[in-house]
Amino acid sequence: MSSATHYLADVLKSLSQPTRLKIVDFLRDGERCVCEIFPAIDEEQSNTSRHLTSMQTHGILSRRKEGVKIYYAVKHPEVFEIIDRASAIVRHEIELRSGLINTVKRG
Amino acid sequence: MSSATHYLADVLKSLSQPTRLKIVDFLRDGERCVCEIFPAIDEEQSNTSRHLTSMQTHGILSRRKEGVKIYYAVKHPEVFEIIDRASAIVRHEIELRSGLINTVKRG
DNA sequence: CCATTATATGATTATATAGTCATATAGTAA
DNA sequence: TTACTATATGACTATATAATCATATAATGG
Repeated sequence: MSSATHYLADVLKSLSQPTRLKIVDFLRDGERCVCEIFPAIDEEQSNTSRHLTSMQTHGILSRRKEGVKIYYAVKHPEVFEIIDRASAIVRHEIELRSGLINTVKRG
Repeated sequence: MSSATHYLADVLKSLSQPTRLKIVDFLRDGERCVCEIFPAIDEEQSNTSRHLTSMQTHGILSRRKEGVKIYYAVKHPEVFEIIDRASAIVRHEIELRSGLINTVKRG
């Protein structure tokens, strides 16, 4: 299998986990340090750090050191486009399924 | 954690695996039956069937029965937009990293 | 130097996932 | 009915992942 497909899968995998989605969503307004991120998303510091490190490794987040603090930011605007389009799919599916339920209810 | 975030993660997870990416890519031209899909992507019939079932369950693929054959198709155009944007991220990252290598090489 | 704060990581555990093989099911045709 | 083709699934294995706890590392202030 092509390694390009694997890289692509890795990028998408970075965005396909609830804790990581919460992080990315919290970073919509710009860069934040770890000490702001983990309380905001209500996850442990260590768990948050692991996800941040992993996303930075996969090229999703940038990382900037300032004194003792580490600031992370979403590196590519496409990240938000991807999440917005996936959200659209979720919305469409919810509509389709509720429509189906109503159809069944109406007999 | 909100269940919406979980649904979103599930949709993205459906697109974050090499075998599933190969399937979706093969379906760019429209619907195909399982018997066309698994030889095209060079995977076992049973493994292919599992991924197809899973993607259909998550609302990524539609499914149509015609006699003994089952035809699958990508259900939402956003799927391709997501993959194309993730591909753009991969391209940008490759450029950034090769640029970094060249900078280091040049000293 | 010492204490404090911010971040990362080793070790571990529980769970999820991908893939395989064998087999079941269902439609079709002879 | 029998044989054949297409698809799905049970049982299993190997691997990956997420989360937690404890601890290490690094920067800063006193």
